Amino acid sequence: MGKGNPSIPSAGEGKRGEQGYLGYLLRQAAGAYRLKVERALDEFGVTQAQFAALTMISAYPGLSNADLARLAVLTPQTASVIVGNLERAGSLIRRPHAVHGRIQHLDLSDSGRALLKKCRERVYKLEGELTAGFSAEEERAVRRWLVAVATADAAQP
Amino acid sequence: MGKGNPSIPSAGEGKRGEQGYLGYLLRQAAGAYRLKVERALDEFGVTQAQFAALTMISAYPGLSNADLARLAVLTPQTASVIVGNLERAGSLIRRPHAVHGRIQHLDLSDSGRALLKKCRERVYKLEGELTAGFSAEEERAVRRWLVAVATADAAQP
DNA sequence: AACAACATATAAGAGCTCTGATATCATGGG
DNA sequence: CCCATGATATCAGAGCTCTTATATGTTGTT
Repeated sequence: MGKGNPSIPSAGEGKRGEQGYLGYLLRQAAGAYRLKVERALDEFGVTQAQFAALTMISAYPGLSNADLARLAVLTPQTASVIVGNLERAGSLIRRPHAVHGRIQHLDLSDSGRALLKKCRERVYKLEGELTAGFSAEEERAVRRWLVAVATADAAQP
Repeated sequence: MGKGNPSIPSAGEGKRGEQGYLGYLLRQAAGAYRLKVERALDEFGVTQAQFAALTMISAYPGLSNADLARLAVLTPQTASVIVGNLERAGSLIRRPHAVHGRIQHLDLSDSGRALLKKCRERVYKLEGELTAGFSAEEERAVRRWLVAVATADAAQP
């Protein structure tokens, strides 16, 4: 069963193309774009998840780990791992809550802000390529669909 | 910065909604759907990646680990991990290639076929919910977009 | 026959993500 | 006042995914 076997389609062909399962296409697209982002950010050693976290902390300075998890649709444990790696890299700072003894505020460090700025330039280029060849109306449909999938209640019967 | 802070939007609101970055929305949607699938398959202990692998092996019996990686847009190493876990669970069988001394054919075991059948019923339900509230034309646009993102050359300048 | 080029498999190491469990802290009802 | 409830943080374990590196097998060229 080598690469020349005509019964195995390539990505975008046959069942793996526009006639395939939406869930499968979604999985493939997200994986491909994630890889593309991480290749673009490889020079800085920043992952897609880290870029998302940096963006969130930049937009909402002083949030907690639990806040970040809610924003990024992650579990607090996952967020904690990402925050730990970013802290180890010196990109963010943990500050204890003034009153609450458990909460820790998160803020970008100066180097974290500079890093985010550099990453943004590259990711924005990719973001722009994401809509090439699609009308405004089609893009609207895509956006509405993605939001609908992301907000569908997972605990539904 | 508790949950009541009005400056932090929920998923689907503000910048996290239809006006947000497409890459971010894609990441969110794929994560949410992956979780939904794995919750539906939790009873069987099957992950989304394993379901995809089982489906591929069922559709193209006798493929190799490298074939599977190409089909699923994964590295051979990643595919090898998934295959290893499925083999350990007894869902698939490795057969040595008749001629080529290195290649191993993959096939579902009887229990693997039965498992896939049960998983399919549940996942197909979710797949059906994925298009609720969207016209055929909109769905076409979404499919075309997902395929375009998945097949965009990652090595592009 | 020997070597180069390519394909396949696999191991190691890192990061992401989940579930489950544990500990700490805050708040409200008895 | 004390405790139940809920929020926060964190540890441990598992699976997925990548990169890098290594070993083995096949094929075509010289």
